[in-house]
Amino acid sequence: MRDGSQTREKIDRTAMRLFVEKGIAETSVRDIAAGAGIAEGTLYRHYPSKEELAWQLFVVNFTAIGATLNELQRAEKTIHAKLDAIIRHFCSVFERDAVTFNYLFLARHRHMLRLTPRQPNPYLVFRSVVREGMAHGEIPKQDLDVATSMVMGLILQVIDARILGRRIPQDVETLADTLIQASYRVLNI
Amino acid sequence: MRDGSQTREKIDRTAMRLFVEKGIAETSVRDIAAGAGIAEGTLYRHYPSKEELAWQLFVVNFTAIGATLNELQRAEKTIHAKLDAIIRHFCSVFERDAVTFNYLFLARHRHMLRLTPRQPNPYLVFRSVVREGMAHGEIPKQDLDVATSMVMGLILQVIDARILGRRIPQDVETLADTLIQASYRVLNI
DNA sequence: CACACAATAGTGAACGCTCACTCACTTATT
DNA sequence: AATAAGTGAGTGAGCGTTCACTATTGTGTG
Repeated sequence: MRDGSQTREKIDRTAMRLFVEKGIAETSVRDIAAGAGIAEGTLYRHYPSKEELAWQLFVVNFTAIGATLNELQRAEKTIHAKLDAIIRHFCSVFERDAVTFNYLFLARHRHMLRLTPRQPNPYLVFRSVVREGMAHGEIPKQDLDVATSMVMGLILQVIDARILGRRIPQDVETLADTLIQASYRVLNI
Repeated sequence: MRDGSQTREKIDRTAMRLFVEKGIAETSVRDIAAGAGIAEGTLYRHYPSKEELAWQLFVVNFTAIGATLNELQRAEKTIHAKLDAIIRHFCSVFERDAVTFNYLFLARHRHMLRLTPRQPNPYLVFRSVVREGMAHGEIPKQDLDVATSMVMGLILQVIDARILGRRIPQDVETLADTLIQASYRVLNI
């Protein structure tokens, strides 16, 4: 039998790029097929629907980042080191694969609620790091979800500003350091 | 001649609500007309197209908030007082009219680039407050857009968490205080 | 005060078009 | 020969928009 894995990858890459460029609803199956150099029907050999394609692109990449963040976090001992590691990884993912990052950012409201608590989830990794820090007395007691949201927010909004084309001139390394220091200050550590 | 202002308001409120609930592309003109209790054609007496309706809903509300923030900011002298005033207003707008806030949050990527620098803009108000603070030595020198993004991010993400249904238990007053203090710390003041 | 009028608001069936998706068929691989 | 991948014209549903028509209301005229 034939091997369709290359075709599938072409579909994934093209769809994600177009979804980011034009939006999910504004991208037609024809657009994706044309961009990937395949027939429309071929897409349906790999995904049962456009909606399922969008969902799979989200959940696979989102949980992959969540899983990596969790491993990185577990490998460190102090809250400082954990935060440092996961924020640095966040920045490097954005730099290495901006399209994927953009897509997760764009599709998050649409798909977030469909995630089960069991699936690895970047937000929950940050949350558990902050909770652990508070339990060990490394972070002053405060509302857990507010604190986590503030940290995630300051990171995401800077990345979003880059996406929107505002002048964020620094290279990723410097940016990561800035974001890490800012996170420490927000959490009061 | 007849007065269509009530109809227009019904269109605006219904469209904004449905856009937030289902997304812009996923909301049809039929949906809006049915929700507002009018005929489809009536919408076109008030807006030339669905796209223009979405744009007007964005630009009118976005610039209104921007203008108010700017007045509030100008009425204060210190950077602390300015930040306090605009963050507090941000929180109260969300509380008073969550649908509008949600819509602006949702539609921002789609419409942001169409705004001219002349139109009042919440982001630019925050930016000019931070810039002024750095010019007067109240805020340590740092990258302007990174600093502004971090402050906006920590605020928006907390509001976003509430939208997404995470447990953000506190009332708006307490929340505003927390966000203001966190902003001071991020900016190193 | 009655009446004609102009101007705008409101209507909803109809239109052309694009969409996601299907299916009978062909091609490639084991 | 069996199996899965790839094809693309075809389909019907749903979309945004139009337009000929009706309803309402303020204004000028006698």
